[in-house]
Amino acid sequence: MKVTISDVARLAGVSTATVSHTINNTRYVSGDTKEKVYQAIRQLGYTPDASARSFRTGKKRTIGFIVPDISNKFFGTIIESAENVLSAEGYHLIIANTKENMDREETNLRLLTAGLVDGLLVASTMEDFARLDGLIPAGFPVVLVDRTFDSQKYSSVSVSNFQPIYRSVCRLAAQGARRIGVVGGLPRLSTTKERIAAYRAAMKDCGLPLDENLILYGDSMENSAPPCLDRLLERGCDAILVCQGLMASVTIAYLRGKGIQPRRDLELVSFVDYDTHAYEFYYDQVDRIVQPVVELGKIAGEQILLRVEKPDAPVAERVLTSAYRPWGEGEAGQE
Amino acid sequence: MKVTISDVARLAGVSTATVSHTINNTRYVSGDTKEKVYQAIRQLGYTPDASARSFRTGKKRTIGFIVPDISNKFFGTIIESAENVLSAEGYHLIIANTKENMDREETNLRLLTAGLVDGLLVASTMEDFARLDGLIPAGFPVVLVDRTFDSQKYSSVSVSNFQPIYRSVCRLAAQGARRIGVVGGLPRLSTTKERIAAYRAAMKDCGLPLDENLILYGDSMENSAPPCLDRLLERGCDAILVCQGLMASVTIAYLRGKGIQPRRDLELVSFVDYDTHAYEFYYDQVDRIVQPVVELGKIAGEQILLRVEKPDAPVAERVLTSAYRPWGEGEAGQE
DNA sequence: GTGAAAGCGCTAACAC
DNA sequence: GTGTTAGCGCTTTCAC
Repeated sequence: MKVTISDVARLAGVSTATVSHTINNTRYVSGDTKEKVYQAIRQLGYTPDASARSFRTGKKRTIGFIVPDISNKFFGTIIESAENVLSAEGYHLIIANTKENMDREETNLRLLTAGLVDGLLVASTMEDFARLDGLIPAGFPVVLVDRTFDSQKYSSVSVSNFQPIYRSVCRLAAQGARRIGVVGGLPRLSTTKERIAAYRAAMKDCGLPLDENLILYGDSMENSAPPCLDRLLERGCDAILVCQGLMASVTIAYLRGKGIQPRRDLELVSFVDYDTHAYEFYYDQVDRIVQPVVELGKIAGEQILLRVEKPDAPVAERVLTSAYRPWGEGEAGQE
Repeated sequence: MKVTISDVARLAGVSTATVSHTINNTRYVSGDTKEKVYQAIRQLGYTPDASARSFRTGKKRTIGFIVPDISNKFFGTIIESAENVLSAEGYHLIIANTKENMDREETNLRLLTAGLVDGLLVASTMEDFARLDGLIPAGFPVVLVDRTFDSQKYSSVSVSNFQPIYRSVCRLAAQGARRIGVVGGLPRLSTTKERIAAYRAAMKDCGLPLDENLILYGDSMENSAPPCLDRLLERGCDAILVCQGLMASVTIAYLRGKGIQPRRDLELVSFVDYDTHAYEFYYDQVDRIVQPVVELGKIAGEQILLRVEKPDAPVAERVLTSAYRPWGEGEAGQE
């Protein structure tokens, strides 16, 4: 039924060791013997069994990726980019979707670390680091992606949006905005915290009053922007900053639906998004903070491979920065 | 170092068989013994090794999904939905991204069928069925997703858009459109072929002249819509039908950037998209053909599980249908 | 109600 | 330059 390495060895008239070494280029085999082996392999249609192999060697050539939301293009792009570098090295990618649910993340961490993957990429939705950390076996290769924690225990790749958000708020203030509202994602995430902190700092530094009612949070998941926008409008904002990608993506359409146009009815709307083409056509209407998603995924892939192959390499914390694209600047002449 | 089943057996004072049976509920074990076993497991922090297990049993509890473009939300949502049903049954999902490249699909098919997964979900980018078929070992569980072939060899889940596209063209014609342009995805895909066929049939039946210059194809991948739209506008279209999701997604923004507004400058624009909230705010501007993506992924997951668990079950070809949402009808009162 | 032990397909000492 | 063989951790048959 199933063709095994012994079948090949028998037909080729050599030992299983020779077959194995031929396939894996793991010791010298004479051209003659090689030929016989390959011949037998072809004749029998032999394919080495991946699970026997990984059982034997302890290497799965598989990386797990725990994501909060696969259907979010932000993560879709990171996955794509990471998969690129992994597949180039012969690795596969297992996806687990937590839907921003900590219990689901816990289950997946348990499952994936139990001999299923060689290493783990985690865009965690956990509130505190201890819970995450407690679920990871000692020495297991992990790279935190996009969302980080204060501890420096694991390697991480993330994007800092502090400066662009700060600048954006300053620019809004300079243009006369007084009541700048802000919409963030899930409050527990490092990304959200940093963004809101940047907003607070800028408001303070620009001498604008800080009104807690103008700081609203969504769930980072579905398009929870509309209710937040409604409330900010009710509360008399003259400018709005939407600093979560998924929520930003419906904002223009939603405001349009209400007959509100950026830079006419509202001082300015500013976005944190990523390098998708979909918003490019709005470059003359909104400030955009463009996150380097592709780079994020690429580095995530590289880092986890590094940790898997050299577990003793020092922990690396990579922080990328977003591009700040105020409306009216750049891009116009391109296309 | 690593805790094995024998360590547990030894500590509990039983045989490995008993430990195994206790864990797997696979034969009667007395309450007393059970207790000792669980006690030992807890004490040692034992986790059964997944790869030893799958090597032994031949079951991996893993399904592969070959996708043309993970970063496309259409597939992201299908993946999410399939992953839901799979993880509920204790299965994992391995993702492979082909970027609409047939050679990459070939490589991935070889890799994944070599003992890595129990079954395969494939949204194929292959031109002809024979090439795909030749890469799949006899009896290997496969379900074709979204894109199908004439052969009935494998189970499949897809969406038919013939009727809604046909209706949409008729409606455009009835409203006075004469030169209706159409933008499709990759010409080799079953989905594209069906859509263009529906367009042709409707044009003919409505008595409109068929101008081959008004049928344009993109690459189903990135936002290749703008050049197609430009050409259709040059060629004097009074209505445009964009029938590929990714391409549809930039259309409104792109046209707006050019100062063109649906239903004012252009008779009508009609879309094939899916049930995302992002377009909902445009319901009063365009006809939409909404594909049941979540359902698609769900059925894909169910079908592959069925084939994996009952390989002899008859091949099933499920065809879902899209909802047709002409502008101005429905949805207005919701929200 | 439980144990002993064979063996899944492969890799990698070790031997010559 | 190649062969012999132990054994990875688990499940499962056969035995009692």
